[in-house]
Formats: sequence, structure tokens, C-alpha cells
Amino acid sequence: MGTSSDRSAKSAARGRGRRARDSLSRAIILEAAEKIATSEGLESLTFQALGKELEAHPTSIYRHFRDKDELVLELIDSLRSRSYGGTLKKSDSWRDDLRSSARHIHEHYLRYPQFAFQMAARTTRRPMEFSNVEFALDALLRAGLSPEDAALQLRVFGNIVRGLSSMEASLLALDPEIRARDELAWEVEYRQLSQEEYPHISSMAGQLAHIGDPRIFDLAIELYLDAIELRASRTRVTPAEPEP
Amino acid sequence: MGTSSDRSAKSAARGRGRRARDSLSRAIILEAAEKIATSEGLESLTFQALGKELEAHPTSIYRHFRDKDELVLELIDSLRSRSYGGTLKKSDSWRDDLRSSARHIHEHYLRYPQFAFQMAARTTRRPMEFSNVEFALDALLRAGLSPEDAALQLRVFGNIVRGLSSMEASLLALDPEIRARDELAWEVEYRQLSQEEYPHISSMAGQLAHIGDPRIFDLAIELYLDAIELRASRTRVTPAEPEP
DNA sequence: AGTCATAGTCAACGGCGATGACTTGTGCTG
DNA sequence: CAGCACAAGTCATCGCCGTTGACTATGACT
Repeated sequence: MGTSSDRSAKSAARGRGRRARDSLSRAIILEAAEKIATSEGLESLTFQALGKELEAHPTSIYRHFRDKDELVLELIDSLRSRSYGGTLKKSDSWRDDLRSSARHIHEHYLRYPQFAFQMAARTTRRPMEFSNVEFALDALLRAGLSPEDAALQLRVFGNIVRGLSSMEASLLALDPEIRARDELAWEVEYRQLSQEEYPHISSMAGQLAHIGDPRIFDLAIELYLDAIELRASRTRVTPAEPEP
Repeated sequence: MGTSSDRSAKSAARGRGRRARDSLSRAIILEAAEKIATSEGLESLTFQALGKELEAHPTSIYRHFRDKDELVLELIDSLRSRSYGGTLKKSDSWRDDLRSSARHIHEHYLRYPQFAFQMAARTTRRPMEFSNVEFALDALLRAGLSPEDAALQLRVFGNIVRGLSSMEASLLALDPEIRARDELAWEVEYRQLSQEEYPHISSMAGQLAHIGDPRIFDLAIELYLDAIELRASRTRVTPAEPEP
């Protein structure tokens, strides 16, 4: 086998020899990482894939990131700050405001389904998060809730939005083959259940919405807004009356 | 190196030679898997760990499960069926039924936070799931929804319950140190924001509930039930009128 | 021109899920 | 009751992953 030509052969296969000395940086690596993660999926974001994308040796990345976890966290943060660029503008309808706030978050989660799970649970305490909280709080107060109620409903609202979004996103992030198998189960196996044991399922099998049905999120938000309106109107007459 | 003693040496290290012929089964493997997953975490559930726990060769498991995915799905379902027992009994109040169904699921997710993520997204198509669906569907119909509405609301309800539960669970599953830091942020950093930029936050900082506040889930469910009741009462007069 | 920290490279390690060839035991059949 | 077939357990091995430590070229600064 070639001895002196080894290097040039490998270089040719990769385009050029070793990369220029300061041609890598966190920013450049993150850019390549985003490209891979959004097109091939987060599970395809490996050091090998990064190396190929960058035309660099896979382990070069360790000169810029301690480990893969650090890389992924930083990637998430960079995606978020880019996605939340434009800020929310207050309208004269608290319903519209809460709804658009919810859709904003939902949209972001669905844009990067691979990361939804991490995004939902972590507090980032950055300006973007602060202003989102302030915005929603203001809308809840305008809805007619007392400050105490609003403080609690802020969490309810946020958890519903993030929970629904991350769940929907995690469906999108599933391996397509697995997802196809699961979806088929709903459509086929559910129709074959016995009428005696599962009368409702078997009579309505054809109408059951798919778990990832896009109507679900919007509908859930409308229901929530309805409920808030109802609570607020009740509170104006008598104090809150939580269920047992 | 030993030639004829190789086997006995390895046997000694593992206790005994090869396992008796029918000493493995799906049930036995699942039992070991649950033990590992609940004590060491889901990421520690590997074939090697299973092999050590069972005192069997790691690949023996492939005789009983096609691949790891099948094993995990079955594990999730076995946990679920144990957790849900036979406890769902229909009452004369659809609200009570939906609420107890929601709390069942919520409780289950919090009991096994490691699995919450997988549980929320995956369909396991096993008997326990079927009966849950049938139960909820029945309650929604009794609430007064039309079959079409009920078919859709089944998903809304399920997604809200699972989304909220898995988000709460994923908080529990977070690295304790990270969680402590995030919680501290709400209690400290949020109080120090400027009054001009974030008037509501700074005036209500003391009352803001914690993201993991246990009241949130119950409150969200009550709001949902209120909203369903409202929809049902409207529908009885005029057909459904979804928001734009 | 010489030096030296450092960015990029490389081979190797251990752990992972998975495969296919093998061995061993059990029970069935002639 | 011999021996055969087949299923259950085992093993070597594959390819991929993240990570490490030794190396080597680079290029900025004396």
C-alpha cells in the first residue's frame, strides 16, 4: 500500500490537507451543528458527521467544546435567541395576546422538535424569557384576574403551552419508521376491538383524531381562554372558589 | 492462559455456567429491567447491565425481544398496568371520572419520571391503553359533547394531561443541581428586575408560583372541565362554533 | 531565524445495540 | 430407548458512538 502518498490520498478524499490554523471556532461549529440537526435530526448530530460537514477531523471539536453536552446546550440557546427575535406587541384584546404568545412558543418548539424536551423544562432567565413572562402576566390581569390568580395562572398557562408543544414536537422528532408503526396501530388495531368491551371506541374509530392533529393545540388554547374568561367573570361577583 | 479451564473460570466469575434452559422469560427480563431503570435511571438500562442483573449473557435477551425498543415499550406498559390497577370505576359524574382519570395518569408519570418522555409520545397499543380511552370517551359523551367533538376532545384532554404530566416529571428527572439553580433563579433573580421594564413581575415576584407547584396540574384540569361544560351547554342550543 | 503555545490530527479505548454462527439441552418420534 | 430437531443460551464480532492522550504542523512573537 502507499506509504508516502497516504497523506495526499486522504487529503484528496477530503478536499484539502489539514485545516488552516484558526479556521474553526465555536460559531462555525454551531452553524454546522444546526445544519445537521435540523436536516438530519438530533440523533445524527455526531462528531463524525460534524467532522465531515466541516471537512475537519471529528476530534478537532474538542478544542472548542468540553464535550457534546456543552455543544448541544449552546446550540439550543443560539436557536432560541434567533427564533425569538421579534418581540410581541400588545393589542387591546387579552385573548389575542395570550393566543399569539402561545402560538409563538408553539411554533418555535415545532421548528426545532429535536430540542423541545430540553427547552420545556429549563429556565433560561434571559431577557427574552423575562419579557414573555411580563407580557403574559399583563394579559392575565387585563382579563380581570386578581393578582394572586394571575400569578398562579401564569404558571398554568405556561405549563399548558410548553407541555402541549413539547409533546407534539417529540412526536415529530420520533424516528419516522417508529412513528409510522405507532400511527398505523391507531388506525388499524383500534378498529378491530370488540364492540362489547369497547363500544365507544369501535363505533367512533373512524373519527378519532390523530394524536399529532394540528387542531388540538389551537383548540386547547381556546378552551383555556374560555375558562379564564369564565373565572374572571365569576371573580368579579364573588371570590374564587376552587374545586375540592 | 487457561485452555480447558476457560469455561469454568468464567462460570465462577458469574456464579454458574450457562443458565438453565427455560429460566428466562419476558416477565423475568422485564422485572430485572424495571429494577435497573428505576434505581439507576433509564439511560443505564443496557443489555450489558441486564445481563449482569440476570446472570445471563447480554444477547440472550434477543431471544425474547426483537430489539431494545420492544423491550422498553413493554416495560412502560407493564409499569402502567400495575400502576393503573383496575381502579377506574365509572361514577355518575363525568367531571369526577375525567378528573380521576387525569390524576391517575399524572400520578403514574410522577412515579416513573425517567419514562415520562417516552410514555407521553409513544402509543403502546395494549389493553390498558384501550380501556383508558374507552373510559374517557364515555365521560366526554356523558358531558354532552357530540360524538365528533368527543373524538377530538379525547385527544385534547389526553394531550393536556400527558403534556403537563411529562413536563412536571421531566423537572423531577433533571439533574438535582441544575434544578436547584433554576428554582433559585425564580426566587432571587426575578425579584431584582427593574420596575420600569417589568412592572408586573417586580410587583408580583413574591406571589409567583413555582413551576413545579403541585396546584398547577389540578387547576389546569378544573379549567379544562369548566371549558368542556361550557362547550357542551352551548352545543345543546347551536352546533359547534370553533374559533377562527 | 528560532521558539513555543496551540489548533488540528490521529490511533485507540471502552461501551453501546445488533447479527449470525455455535453449542447445549429438552422433549418428541420412530 | 436411540437419536434427531429445534429452541434457548452463548460467544465472537461488527459498526458506531463519545472521549482521551500523544503527536505534529502552524504561525505569531521575539
